[in-house]
Amino acid sequence: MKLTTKGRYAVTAMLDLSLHYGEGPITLADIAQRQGISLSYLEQLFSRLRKKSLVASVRGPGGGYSLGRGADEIFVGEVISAVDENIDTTRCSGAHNCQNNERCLTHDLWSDLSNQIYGYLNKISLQDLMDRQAVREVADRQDHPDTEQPGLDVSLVDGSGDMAGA
Amino acid sequence: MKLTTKGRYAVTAMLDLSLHYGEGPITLADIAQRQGISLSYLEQLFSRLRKKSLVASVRGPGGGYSLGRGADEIFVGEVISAVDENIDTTRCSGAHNCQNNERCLTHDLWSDLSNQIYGYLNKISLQDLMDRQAVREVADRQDHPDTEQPGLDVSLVDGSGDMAGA
DNA sequence: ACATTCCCAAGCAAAATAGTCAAGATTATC
DNA sequence: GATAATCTTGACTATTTTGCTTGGGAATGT
Repeated sequence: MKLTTKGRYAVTAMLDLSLHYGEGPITLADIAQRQGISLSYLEQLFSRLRKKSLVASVRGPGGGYSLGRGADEIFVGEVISAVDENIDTTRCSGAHNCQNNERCLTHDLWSDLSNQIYGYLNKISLQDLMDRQAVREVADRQDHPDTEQPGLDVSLVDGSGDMAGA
Repeated sequence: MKLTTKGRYAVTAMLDLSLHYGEGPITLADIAQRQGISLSYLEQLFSRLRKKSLVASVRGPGGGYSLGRGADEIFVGEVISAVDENIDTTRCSGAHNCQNNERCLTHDLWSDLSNQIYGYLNKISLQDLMDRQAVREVADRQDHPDTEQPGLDVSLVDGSGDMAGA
């Protein structure tokens, strides 16, 4: 299974896009600066996101990217799938030829796990993330990098850990 | 997050150990042959498993490894944690300095996800895996590599997909 | 003694990851 | 229509991780 920086960056960038919805197209340069991601690397990621229609692009000056659909219709699992080829944990990637062309001992375990993770991530939309207070506070900080905000040093971790809660 | 062959091998080997419980210590050479894993690689994995007391070892002829506790007391999550250093999905590994010493936009998302995966895998014991019919059938095949078993080509996938079900 | 097993550390090739670089296409604006 | 901003694409590179090998040891039953 793959859940690496690539997927993290993609979700982060998509969330940035959501948070600045309504300001017209957002340039990758803006996202790169706000989120601390290499511009060229973002380009590669957005190339894949575009192919899956998760973002729409406008070229030329004043151009940039915007969400391909509403933030409540784009789910984290989709974004990760778009950039990480597969979220599958099995070695055989779903086939059952893991060992000498036969099913390996733990094939089903990884298969089930993949389904669990995928199900979990596909319940969380970008809108859900935006609604989190912690996200809003970080976004505020990123939009106003000059002003110090010393009073916000509380624990921002939600800690609810509820599966269905997203 | 890391869920690679290393973790898969470890769980597979531990399951092999469980399945042959009662036959005295199991040598790594046996496991290597049955599961198609490099012996030297297994040695490395078992070194870590041993440090976490997940297995016990006996040296010398007739020696080998056995489970450190009952198969119903060893959980898949533990095994993976023992060999993959961390199952954490956050970049900062739990600290909140992901971006310029501050919390990144999606920190909590990955933190929550880690908890979900960990919670899921820590509910599944080696005994649970052994109770699965599909596992038994594969184990049978591995124990009797000579005899052909053509009648077992049914779909072995459990498909229940229930989170609490393990 | 000796073969069998666990134990350990170093090293290494291939793959994947994270990122760079260079060139081009499109389009708003002056 | 020149220019600059922006997306678009492909190739290339450095670094890290993975999966594995090598080569030694240490313990212990026979």
